[in-house]
Amino acid sequence: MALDQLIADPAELRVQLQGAGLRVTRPRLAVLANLTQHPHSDADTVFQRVRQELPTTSVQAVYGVLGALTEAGLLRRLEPAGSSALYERRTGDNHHHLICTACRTVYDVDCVTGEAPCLTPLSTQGFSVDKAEVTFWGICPRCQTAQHAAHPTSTEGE
Amino acid sequence: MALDQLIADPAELRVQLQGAGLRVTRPRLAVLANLTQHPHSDADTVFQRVRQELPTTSVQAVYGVLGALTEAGLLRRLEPAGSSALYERRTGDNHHHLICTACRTVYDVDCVTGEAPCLTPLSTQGFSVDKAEVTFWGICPRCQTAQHAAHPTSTEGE
DNA sequence: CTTTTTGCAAATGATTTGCATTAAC
DNA sequence: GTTAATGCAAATCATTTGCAAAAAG
Repeated sequence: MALDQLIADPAELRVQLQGAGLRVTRPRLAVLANLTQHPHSDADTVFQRVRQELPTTSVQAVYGVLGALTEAGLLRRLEPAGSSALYERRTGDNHHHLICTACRTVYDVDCVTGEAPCLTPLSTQGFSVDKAEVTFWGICPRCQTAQHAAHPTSTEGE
Repeated sequence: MALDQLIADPAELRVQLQGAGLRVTRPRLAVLANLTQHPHSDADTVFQRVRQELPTTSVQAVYGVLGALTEAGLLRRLEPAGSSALYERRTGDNHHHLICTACRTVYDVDCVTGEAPCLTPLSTQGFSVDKAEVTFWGICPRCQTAQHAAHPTSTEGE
């Protein structure tokens, strides 16, 4: 699932939207296609990019689209401490994140075991746990070499 | 360390502040004492409580105190998705959190193993990882029984 | 007496809301 | 033709910043 989702083919995106019971609109297609190429983008960055192909799109519309798609399960929203929310298309595969404290680049990390061990805390204290969020913070290779910490908006996966 | 920190004795708090190279002020003592009794409080809640014993304290002062103490390592700031930042006095023991999606209550969970396995993701991808944040989301016992969700603040779907 | 903190006001940034208009189905 | 989405403007919320006054060492 993690892989098929990453297809940016309009027809496929259309199917995904309809499958989620959502109407197919240009902004939604644009946002999905955009996040396929640039995962871990924040709302404003998505907006800046979407407006290039759809100049009439508003920021609020982008927020609306991101919210609707996240609620529908087509997007995953991550809210790393100290940043605005980021969105990605990989959902439902329990993967985690590795964020560079210097340049803020976000990398995906697969869960430590194939299963979802992260879902089971030591003591559940009577909770019914249904989701785990794991974020690793550190310094990425590039920032380790060059200590010129900047804030490039680039995002990389794997 | 996790335990000595939880002492609310003014003399002890004074020592901790001085040990961190910080001046001892009434607002700082009040904030520390407050978080001892009410861990996982947000800035405004701390402010509301502190103003009761120190009515002249401003919100900004509380933000300042929380920021300074966090930077000094006397407090830990957590920023759960969809909420404002929360603060607690337990620091440096790599414990994690279990948050009820219904009532937003935060519980502490000790790390799965005694060590800090959470600090080692599957592939480090060249990062030097120095911190891990693990948050479990679920429904607490009380909310499971009574389905009277106090704060229906759902953020993510899946 | 010097430096750090506080208090107050105003600013910022991310995100949401209300409502008329427009596009999907 | 209905209903759901969008565009636009204004509002909200958490948090930060600038500067003068007060408190700590």
